[in-house]
Amino acid sequence: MSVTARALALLSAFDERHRRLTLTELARRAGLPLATAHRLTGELLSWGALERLSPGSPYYVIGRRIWDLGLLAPVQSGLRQVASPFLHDIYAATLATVHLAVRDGDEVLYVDRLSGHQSVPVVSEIGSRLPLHCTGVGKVLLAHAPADVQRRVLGDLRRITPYTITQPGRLSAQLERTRREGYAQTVEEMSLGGCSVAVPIRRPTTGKVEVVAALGLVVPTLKRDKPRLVAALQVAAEGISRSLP
Amino acid sequence: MSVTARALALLSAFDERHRRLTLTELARRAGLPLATAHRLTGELLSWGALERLSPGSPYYVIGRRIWDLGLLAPVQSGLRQVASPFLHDIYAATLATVHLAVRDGDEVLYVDRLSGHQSVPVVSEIGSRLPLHCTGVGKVLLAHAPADVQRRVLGDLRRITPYTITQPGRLSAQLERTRREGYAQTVEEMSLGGCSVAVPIRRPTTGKVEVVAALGLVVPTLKRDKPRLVAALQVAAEGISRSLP
DNA sequence: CCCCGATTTCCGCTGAACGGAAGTCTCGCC
DNA sequence: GGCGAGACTTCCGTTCAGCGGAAATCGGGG
Repeated sequence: MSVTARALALLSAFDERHRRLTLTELARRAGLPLATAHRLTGELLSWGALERLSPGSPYYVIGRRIWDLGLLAPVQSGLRQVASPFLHDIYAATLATVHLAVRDGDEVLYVDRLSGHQSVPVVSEIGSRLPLHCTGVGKVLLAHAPADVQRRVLGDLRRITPYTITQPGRLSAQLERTRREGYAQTVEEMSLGGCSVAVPIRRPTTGKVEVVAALGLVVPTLKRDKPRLVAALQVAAEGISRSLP
Repeated sequence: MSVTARALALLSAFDERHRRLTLTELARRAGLPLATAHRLTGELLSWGALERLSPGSPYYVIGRRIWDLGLLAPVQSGLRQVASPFLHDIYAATLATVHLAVRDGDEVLYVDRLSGHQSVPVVSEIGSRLPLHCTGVGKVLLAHAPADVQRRVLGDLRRITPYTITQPGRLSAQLERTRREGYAQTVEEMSLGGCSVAVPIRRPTTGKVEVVAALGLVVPTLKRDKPRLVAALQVAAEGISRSLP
């Protein structure tokens, strides 16, 4: 194992459930001897990749320097920045939870999320990953994913709620419909009491148009005004597409 | 220079003006021999700290893994997440550009920013740093900063616009007023055509109350409804304070 | 005061990282 | 299509930076 790999192993020890770690935990989770972890931690600390939770605290946390760097990642700097004003406009118009997501392998990666106090509580956080088959944005991304991704995902439809679609044939038909009609929807397939609609964001590259992201929103029920919501999303998606770098 | 430091030097080569770099640029900016840079980028690549802009492209960019990690930083995961719904509520009520910022050394670090299409264009981006003496949130943070920070900043008041305050005495008086009245304002001191108000976000820690962040908004003019804007900010700041972890 | 677990420092051995140099790829230009 | 310049990748012998066991230090609870 190379030095860099060790340093990266230390950083990997942090996750959503472990945002603060002591030296000992850090060493154990990274699989490194204490003395080694201590030395490496020192270097990361002096560079700002790690910080102490507060001065003198025994807890290490991810540092601002890493946060800074992360903001330069293309997933964030291009798409998210362009989309941001559109998301806010949608939010102001609907007060629903608004999601911006991309596909990362066989999962949905949430790139941005807006929600105020009136919104339905949802599980997604910025940076979290969820299955492709049971969320609005997931279905949109899946419908436009390469064949091998679709094959893998259709072959492993985990049930999340009683309404999650677990029959490949049924989901497959929905994906077809999503492509035809230009939007996807879910009804309590990810969490009870939450319904969603979502539309694709396309980027006209040379030669072909590809779907680079999905834009969706979560509401308590779709009964009332699905057409209005879909229309709002499509206007925004269109605007985002035109502003993409 | 240690190995870790070299790897980190490579990552530091990226900044807002250089979001994509070729191997050669990367090596030059990090001050490393080409062969060394090549080996290290290989490791960073395989771990996901770096990615190629698109498969086969000669450009390196910051990877998703770093973005993921950055989201675990306390600046983001604690403060920002709690504040987010409040910011959206303010935005929905005012349609102004809303800022959430902390002090990072002798600068303001913008942690979150909302702006829609109706908002005044502003220079700040999420993750960007600006001087403490000429922005609304900056003045709030400066007013509650340790004496040595105040001394350094008051000793180096760079002029940004014709309205920037560059006399230490005048700024000092404003800081005093900010502490007394509970809010700060600027009038075209950072950019022409932009005025701002801002309030502190306090955290009641054991023993003393400390100012951990500032909440502000930017509007074309303060004439009309400053009291209303300040009130809206104060309600939100109060709410955020109470929800802080 | 003493104990125990966590953290920090020390230091001699060693193998992983270093980087010059040589080989390969990829353009653009003639 | 051949040639040259620049960018990228691979190789490999040397060496020194990192390794980690062990010992010292810290700190809080009994």
